[in-house]
Amino acid sequence: MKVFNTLTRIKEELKPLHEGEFRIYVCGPTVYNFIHIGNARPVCVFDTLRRYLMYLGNEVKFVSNITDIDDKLIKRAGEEGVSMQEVARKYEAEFIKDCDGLNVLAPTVRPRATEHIQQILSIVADLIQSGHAYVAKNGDVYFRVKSDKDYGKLCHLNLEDLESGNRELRHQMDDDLKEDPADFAVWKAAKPGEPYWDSPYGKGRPGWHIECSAMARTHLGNTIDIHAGGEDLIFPHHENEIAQSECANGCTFANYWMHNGFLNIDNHKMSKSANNFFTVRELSEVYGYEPIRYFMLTGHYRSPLNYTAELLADCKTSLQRLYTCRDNLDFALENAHGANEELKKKAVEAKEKFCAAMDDDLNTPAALGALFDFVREINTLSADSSRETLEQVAQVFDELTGVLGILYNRKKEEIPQEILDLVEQRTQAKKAKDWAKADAIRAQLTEKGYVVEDTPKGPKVSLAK
RNA sequence: GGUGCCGUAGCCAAGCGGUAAGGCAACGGUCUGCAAAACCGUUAUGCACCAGUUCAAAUCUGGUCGGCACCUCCA
Repeated sequence: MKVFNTLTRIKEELKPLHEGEFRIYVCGPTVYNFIHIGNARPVCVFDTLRRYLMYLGNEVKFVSNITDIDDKLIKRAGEEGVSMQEVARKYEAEFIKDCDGLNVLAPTVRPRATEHIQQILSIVADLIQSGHAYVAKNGDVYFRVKSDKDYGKLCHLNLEDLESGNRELRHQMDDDLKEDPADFAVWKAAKPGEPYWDSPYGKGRPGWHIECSAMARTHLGNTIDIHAGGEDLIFPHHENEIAQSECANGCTFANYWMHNGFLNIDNHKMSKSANNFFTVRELSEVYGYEPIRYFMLTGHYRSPLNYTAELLADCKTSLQRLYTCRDNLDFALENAHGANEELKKKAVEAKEKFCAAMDDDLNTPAALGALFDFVREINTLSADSSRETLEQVAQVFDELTGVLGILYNRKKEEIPQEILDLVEQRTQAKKAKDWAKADAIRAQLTEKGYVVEDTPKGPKVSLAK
């Protein structure tokens, strides 16, 4: 599998540090509110990456953090009149609920920043000792950016460019806490009323970037395979993580950096600060969760994706085609007595095309194309295929949709006898050419939430979608 | 100002040197008592525009126009 590495800006063959095992760290949300669908993009995309790597036979250690200490959390706690921790726990639970709805596999570890203070302080101490960080007069601790000759290697900007583009910030630097305007806090001295932890530098709390460095190191070791997140994290978040981690650990922090493009609304970045966002929760209540996940897969993960309600509705229809195909497969299986084995070949082709797409930097739109080609073959050939063929085809179909994490809402409930009786009555009415009665029974079934469809092999009953 | 990305049918979106996948929508047809689902067919001689390279370009080069992002909290 090849993957575009932000660090080198080329697609590279993805090779783990340890054969057959991937260690992945994906930056999780700051839990101060419900997540919006922009936040859901990396969650869905990198869950799909995880699923594919597992499908390929790898073990995947997947760590995704919860940022539960941050300025926005403190602000929100003030607004809601509760503690920061209460806010954080509340929205963490809501976030997990959304993840479950989106069929996102639970991370191997879901660490919280506030539960890694000691590890954070340990890195801070290392950095100070090696001269990469210094304590300011107010108790802040800053990373000395000029001490890291590699600084800027991820965002591909040099310090001068970063600073020259940043005139406003320079003017704001009216205090003399920092040696250099580009230096960033790894530890912040507590202001009155803020949550704090004791440290050798006084009461304070961790800077944002250091949390991820500490949690990645704690749960995945000094060098990880893949570090991922939204492209807006490239600078400063990930650049700073690299600086801290590599200066503290003396080795490469992450071999591959993957970043997803933005989810836009009216072609502009969706963000809480711009107040132009939809929460996953509110959309799930209208369309369900699954079309949201599917929507994330309709575009390449590195391209911008523009959200509209129409698109989400279209996604729901597309999913319907997939569900219908899968149901038809089951129906064909129940009535299998054909001998055609051509579909076996089609299943192999579908799998190959699907994997070729996924191997090429997680090209999910192309993978979906392969899936839908397969759907057409199934719909055309399943009726007279052999049982063995259909079983293999169903397995491949489930594997591929499973990799994408879709089609997880199949209802396999038994059809109640009462319904089956009605269907039988309709069949009799049809035999007697009593169309009025047959249609009345069909209407009755619809009312009860079931759909009858007539096929050459008899009536097919299913739950209405 | 610096650094990147993008512009493919009504909508979404692959393709990234060899003659335009797929989904949604629309229209016609087959099947059906009628439906539904499905299947078949139609819908871009053309991929923002202009030059150039090449036997061959949506794909490479240069330019023009338009859009977006990062350099500040952000997935």
